[in-house]
Amino acid sequence: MDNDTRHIFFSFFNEIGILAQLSRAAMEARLPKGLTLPHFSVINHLIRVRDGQTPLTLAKAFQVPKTTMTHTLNGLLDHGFVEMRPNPEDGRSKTVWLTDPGRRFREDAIRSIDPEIADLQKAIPAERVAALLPALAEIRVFMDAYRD
Amino acid sequence: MDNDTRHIFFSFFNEIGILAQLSRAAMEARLPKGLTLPHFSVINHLIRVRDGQTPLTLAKAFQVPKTTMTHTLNGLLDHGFVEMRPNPEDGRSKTVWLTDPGRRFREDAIRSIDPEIADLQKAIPAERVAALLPALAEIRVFMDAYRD
DNA sequence: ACTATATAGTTCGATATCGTACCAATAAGG
DNA sequence: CCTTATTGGTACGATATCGAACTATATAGT
Repeated sequence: MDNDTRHIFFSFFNEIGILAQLSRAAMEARLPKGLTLPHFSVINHLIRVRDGQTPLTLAKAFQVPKTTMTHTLNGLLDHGFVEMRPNPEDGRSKTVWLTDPGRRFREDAIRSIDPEIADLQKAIPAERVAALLPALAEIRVFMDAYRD
Repeated sequence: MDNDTRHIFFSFFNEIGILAQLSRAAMEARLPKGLTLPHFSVINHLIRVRDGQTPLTLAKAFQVPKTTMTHTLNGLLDHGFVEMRPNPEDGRSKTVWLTDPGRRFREDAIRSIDPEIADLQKAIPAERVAALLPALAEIRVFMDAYRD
């Protein structure tokens, strides 16, 4: 393979990795101690998509092993941000539901991160970020499918 | 803040996070057991930029805490992929140098990941990925500077 | 129905990551 | 010089992540 071509892809994934670290650090600096980006992301996902999903569905949505999702959900349970109910359609499974404190946690987190997003938006307009999304999603879909 | 605007940025960072996980998993599946993406990335960086850099310089380049870089470098030392020499310009500091096994490790890793990159390139041409780099770098630079 | 296989979730152990505290060497200010 | 503050690196403890093995339930094939 061409050195330049390889370097483009390596640079891309390097930027991705650094951005992931930076965004995670930025988010967690604004969250109450003991809560991490995955905690927020799961709550946010339950709001945006809908609650009542199974742990495995959530693990797939975030591309993490199911053991990791178990751990994240346990943290949310400890804080009372979600509750588990049996899955009426499958006795092995559970469903995850938001609680009122969980919704408040999301609202507080969003309120405290909003100013930073506003600052970022001044430097990089939302339209420019939106323009990146299709390509990123395309790469993500390809890589996800490629794993098998 | 506008819900749609916020959602654009959240979606962006969500894609970033998932891509980081997928790329890391893909890379580590091809590396010898016990070696991680940061191990490879540091070696690759020492080749691309140049060796003889200090641990702190490397930590800043990858945006990780210096304790994390210490840990990563210890792993590379254990494998004999790098060696440390005192920094002649600063008695507190060290410099990191590649060894021949370290260079071989990089070559082997690249050889084994190249086919996957080639497949990815069929789906997403290198030019399209290259087109994303400036915006990603811009966002990364902004977020890096913003931390203070 | 019965056995074999697959799937959802947890437990457990290994390790990567990171913050705090610490040590040693440098730099800065008198 | 001498004190104080800063900086490069490490040690240590806490926790996030993840693979392997396990349990319980569901599905498939006969």
